[in-house]
Amino acid sequence: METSGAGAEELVAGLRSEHLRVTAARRAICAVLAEAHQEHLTAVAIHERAVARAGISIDPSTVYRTIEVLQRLGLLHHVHLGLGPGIVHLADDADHHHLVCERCGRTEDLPPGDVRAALAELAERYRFAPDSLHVSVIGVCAACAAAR
Amino acid sequence: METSGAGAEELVAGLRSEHLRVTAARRAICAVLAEAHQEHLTAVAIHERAVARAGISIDPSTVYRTIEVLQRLGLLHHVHLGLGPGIVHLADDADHHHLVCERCGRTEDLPPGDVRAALAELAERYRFAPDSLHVSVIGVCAACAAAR
DNA sequence: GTCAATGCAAACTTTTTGCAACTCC
DNA sequence: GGAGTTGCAAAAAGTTTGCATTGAC
Repeated sequence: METSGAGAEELVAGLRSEHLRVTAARRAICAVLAEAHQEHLTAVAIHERAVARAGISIDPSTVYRTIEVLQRLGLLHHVHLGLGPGIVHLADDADHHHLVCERCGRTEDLPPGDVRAALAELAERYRFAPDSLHVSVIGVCAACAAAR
Repeated sequence: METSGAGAEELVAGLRSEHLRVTAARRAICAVLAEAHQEHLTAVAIHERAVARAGISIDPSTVYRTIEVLQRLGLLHHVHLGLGPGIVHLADDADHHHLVCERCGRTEDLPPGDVRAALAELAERYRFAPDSLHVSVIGVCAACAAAR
């Protein structure tokens, strides 16, 4: 049922390739990320699922540290959409965009495609009023890319 | 030197039109917002400037409450770009987009225009690598619009 | 055995809330 | 005068950090 996108194995392999250690906590976190790769998981959600799944206790700080490591390896992204906690998803997710409600925080995925056309049709197609087209593109700036 | 966009008077008028009260704190906050309408101000920055400007003491919670009111009136937007504190800007800012660095949080404005073309050229023009085109469009969803 | 990773606890930042006092209309 | 606002204090939510211990390789 879990299909496209990186599997947990690829995330683990990423860790190994950097001579980082593969612990039970990291394995559980990678599994959760791999299964949920189209979802918008918060660190708290990852924590809950990882604990439930692995049947071991994992500290929240471990989740944050693992997210940080995986982000540094370029395997996932950690961004904030609208208000509320930051969310995480795998780097190799299909490109997609989000509609984020400023009021309730609800998010909806936009299929990839012609961004401009999608924006032009937003109001009608999704009955979503983009009060101002405030679009954030998350990536890595030149300075940070150079500092690697 | 401050030109386009809503002036403080328009924000104040917005409050009045809803029979909300215009207090010294709100006047100061509106003035700060009007002056800085192209900047990405955090609530803390607004607080500091408003206090400095008005020479009165304003509680941070008042700033948050005022931001909330102005957002409810549709006069400004409050979003989170990347990590860190949320930022605020006036609703009638010229449409613009942001490049947000996932690592350092630095943001750069993209001029309005053809979003699609801009995305395609990002890497070269801004030496910015959009690892995944993670675009968030902030607006109001149908459910919230109906619930007004 | 070594060094990375973890757990725990504490701190921190940003934001929200309860409530009595205040003040704008 | 009365409803909307404020300040203050406390709490909540999300995240980060220090440090001794544990565990992967």
